[in-house]
Amino acid sequence: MLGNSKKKKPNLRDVARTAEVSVATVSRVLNSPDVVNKATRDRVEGVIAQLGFVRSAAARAINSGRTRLLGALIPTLDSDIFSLTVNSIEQTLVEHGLSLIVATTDDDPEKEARKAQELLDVGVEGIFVTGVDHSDALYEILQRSRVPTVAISFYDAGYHLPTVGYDNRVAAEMACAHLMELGHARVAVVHGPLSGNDRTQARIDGTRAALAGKSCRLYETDLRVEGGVKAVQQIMQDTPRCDAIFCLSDVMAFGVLNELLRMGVDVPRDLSVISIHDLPASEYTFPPLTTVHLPARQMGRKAAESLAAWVEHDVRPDPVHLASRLVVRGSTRQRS
Amino acid sequence: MLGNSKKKKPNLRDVARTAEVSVATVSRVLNSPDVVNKATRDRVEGVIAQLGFVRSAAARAINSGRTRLLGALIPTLDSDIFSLTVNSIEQTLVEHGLSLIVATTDDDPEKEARKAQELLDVGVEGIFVTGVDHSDALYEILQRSRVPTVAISFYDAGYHLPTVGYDNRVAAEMACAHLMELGHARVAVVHGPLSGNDRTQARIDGTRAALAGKSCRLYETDLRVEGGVKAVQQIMQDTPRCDAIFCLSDVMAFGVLNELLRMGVDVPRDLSVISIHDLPASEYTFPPLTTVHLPARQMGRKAAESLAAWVEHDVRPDPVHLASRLVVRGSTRQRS
DNA sequence: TCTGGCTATGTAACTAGTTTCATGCGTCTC
DNA sequence: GAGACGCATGAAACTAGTTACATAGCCAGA
Repeated sequence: MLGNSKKKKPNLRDVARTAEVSVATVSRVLNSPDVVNKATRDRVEGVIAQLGFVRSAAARAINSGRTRLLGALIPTLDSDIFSLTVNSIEQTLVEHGLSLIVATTDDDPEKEARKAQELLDVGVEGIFVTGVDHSDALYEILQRSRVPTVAISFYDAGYHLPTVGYDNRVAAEMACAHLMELGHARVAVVHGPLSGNDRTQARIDGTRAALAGKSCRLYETDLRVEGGVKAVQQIMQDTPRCDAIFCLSDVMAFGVLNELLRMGVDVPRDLSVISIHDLPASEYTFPPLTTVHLPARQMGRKAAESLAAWVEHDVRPDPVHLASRLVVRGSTRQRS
Repeated sequence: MLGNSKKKKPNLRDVARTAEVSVATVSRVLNSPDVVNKATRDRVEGVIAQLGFVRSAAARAINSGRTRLLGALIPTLDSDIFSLTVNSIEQTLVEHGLSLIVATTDDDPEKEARKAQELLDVGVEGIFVTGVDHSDALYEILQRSRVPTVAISFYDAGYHLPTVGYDNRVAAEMACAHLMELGHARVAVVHGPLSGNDRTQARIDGTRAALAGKSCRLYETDLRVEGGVKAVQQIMQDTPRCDAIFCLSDVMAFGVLNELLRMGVDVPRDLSVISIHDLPASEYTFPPLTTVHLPARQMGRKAAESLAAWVEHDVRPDPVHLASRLVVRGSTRQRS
């Protein structure tokens, strides 16, 4: 039944012929019905319904020069880290009559460039990229196509593309400052893969600067809950006397918290745990997670508005800085 | 710099004129370079690079009759529930040279129908819908446009669209059977909103059938971690003597587990907790969550392959049933 | 009655590519 | 030396819409 008819789709000329009007009149019925005589309009609409005519998006696009499509190059949707932002981008774009194509890159610069080209091939009018560290191939593709592009998840006013995001370095510094206030001196830092991830790198830089002089050891793991679990196992083996674990993303902190619980380590009595992101679930961990809030949803909205304005009105947006803030909950405590 | 040039984009005719060849030759350079004389080809490619020519996706689409776009109508990307599947759909579609437009519906049938129309307006060749319960408006739009559509997250061989998913009812029954084996008799069932959510309804039906005769009380809450927290508070007030909590989705189970921990209720000694979904994090909760595994990633892959085949080769796919299976971990225990 | 203006509609050009068919020209074969 | 073939290329038709411009018909006002 559905979608199985063999004969080819009717076009606007077929409708015109059947309704015994010109193609212009059919087009008018579709686009400005009020200028068409009621009787004619009704007849044309009848034929449209009868033939099951659907106008070709491509043909409309070729005339308007608009596809109303934007593309997003996102590392992955496999965790809440980006899906919240994508969700918010999509919801905002709808308000502007724009649609969103998602393309995942797995933080692989080559894959990213390839997907960027694919996005352009299907005709996107604008692109969101994640972060500010990309392959030359990507920059070249963007340059050549002249497609409006904004970079998200990273604020850098000096970047050659408009950025909409937070200062990842400052976020890390805020977390570290909190740990130092509480008297922590031996911090294990759990972070995701560095390759192709400028957000992580910026956070590590901030951590290094803020923790200068203190004992601080880095543990690279997967940017997943499981990664946090594995990191804790490693930490307890290497640095049993550490007094705080700083996760560069909540996702890993979830694993850290649960693994510590399993091991019988009391958080925050024996060990403070702090993180960056503040995902919706972070308020409800045990104990509730102290973390630096990154406004992911708001970022999605702002980024979508910026790119929509650029695409629609040809105004290159200014970079947008979204403030992060420390949210103190139950997973950190004064060192005794 | 990027994306700011005022003068209009060069088209294929501009390239032809500058390179002193016909439009046909330029088109050949683009599509079948091997039939063009090397010298001519080089010259044309030089002009293309020099003018920064990018071919119009719309114009190509109008000729090929293909947009290579698919659309997905998804309740939300705000949690891992659907983002894993979407991620997997996108990754699979790339292998077929197709791109994915995401459209979120918030489980609102009207919004869903509206977004479906928008997807068709931008020219998608196929659509994924979530579940099998939709508005008449949606069915009418799909019928009229004759666009291939598959329904995911729900297996129903008798549905008028091909479904790719699991049997939600059976999944609930499996969880309940496990609880009964363990000797549980007073079960609190925590579920998300019913309106517009056939997956939840099917799970409740399965639960009712499997738990017939036992004491079983339903708690409707938000389909989020926070929802689980609130549900526990309600349960402890209403039914302090219940011996098991069955969450119809892991997301709520995360909140349930943490809130019980906070209250000092020992899981699984005092209370068993079981759920449905088996998200990546479920293996690492405290205690590890016993849950019915739903193969979300595999579903994404299968669904993408089915729809890709339909769109590319005009073969209507058969429904695909993905088996769910109980994964017993630490959150359930024999009633003593 | 003539002119002006309005409404409704049609003709044809236009968007930016792809593709079919035709042709010019050089080379190979008999 | 003539027909055959193949390569490289061009002219023009074609995809499916939108839209500028033209015009026919009608009514009102001078």
